Amino acid sequence: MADAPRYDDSLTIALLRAREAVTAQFRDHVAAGGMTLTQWRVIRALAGATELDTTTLAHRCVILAPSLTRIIKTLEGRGLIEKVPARDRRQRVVRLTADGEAMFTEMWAVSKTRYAAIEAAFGRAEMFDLVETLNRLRAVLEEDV
Amino acid sequence: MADAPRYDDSLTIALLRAREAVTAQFRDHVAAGGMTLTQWRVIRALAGATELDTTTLAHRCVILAPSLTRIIKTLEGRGLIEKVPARDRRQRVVRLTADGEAMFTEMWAVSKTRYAAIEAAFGRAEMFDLVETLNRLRAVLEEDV
DNA sequence: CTGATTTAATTCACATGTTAAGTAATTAAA
DNA sequence: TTTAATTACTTAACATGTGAATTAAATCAG
Repeated sequence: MADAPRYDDSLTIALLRAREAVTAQFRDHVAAGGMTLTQWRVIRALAGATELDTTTLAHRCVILAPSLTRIIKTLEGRGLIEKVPARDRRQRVVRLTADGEAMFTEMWAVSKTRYAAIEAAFGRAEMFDLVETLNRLRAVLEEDV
Repeated sequence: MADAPRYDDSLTIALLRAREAVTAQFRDHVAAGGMTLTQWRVIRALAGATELDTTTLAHRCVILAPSLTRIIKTLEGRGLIEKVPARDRRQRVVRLTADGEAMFTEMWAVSKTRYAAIEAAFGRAEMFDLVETLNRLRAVLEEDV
């Protein structure tokens, strides 16, 4: 206990707080669109691809399969995404509907400005470096340790 | 959409993935102790202080009040923490029981080695810098933007 | 001192995280 | 080709995240 790092300095807490601070920059306007941040990640991932299966989507959005099952149900119910028949019938493949595309376009305009504001406040190069460092940390941890 | 950064490069996703990778290093042994990572944060915060009220605890552990209410109930039920009478009777002040201290000591021994392994794999200086950078990002975002 | 305000927790309702178990479709093996 | 193993999801059960409403206690204004 004596050799515990100051709690506020721990990597896990720092990551948690930083993420909280960043997501806070987007939460309000995403909520204003009647969406959660998690749902928004799905919409955004689909906007960059014509269609995606659940496994790929789960990986890109960092959402576990059971959560994604529920989210897809919700978004489909709202008419923002739709199923696409897949060759492999075990898979669930989805894409944005026209409404979903419209929703993305509208929300992305705002998200972009928030993102730009963060870059401006923190520094473009610093932010780039941070993302690189985070990805390197992840790569290291997923390799060995 | 055309000017969206590659999804994998976004700061929010990088933070999410990095945190996932780091917590994965601790999840198993914390689960082996019959505890969740969130509950472990509470135990750990209490181990560094004689006693704490809910508000302070929530802030240090980055847990929202409703979640902490439930967690305190759970940990108290397991005999790991106990209530302490407070001057201000609106507050709920808690501390570790002897069992809680024992649990912390035992688990911390393992956590320490995991933490050391991460430091060794990623680099001590790099890790220190990363924590500093994350805290700076948070400070910037909480100030203006 | 009394009523209005503020503060600290709790409760509620719903979304998501997390693990384990279950189901249907595909692939591999005999 | 029929069975066994794998794969892709889904469902279930419980813990936590999240915002809004509620309750109780302390503080403040008059």
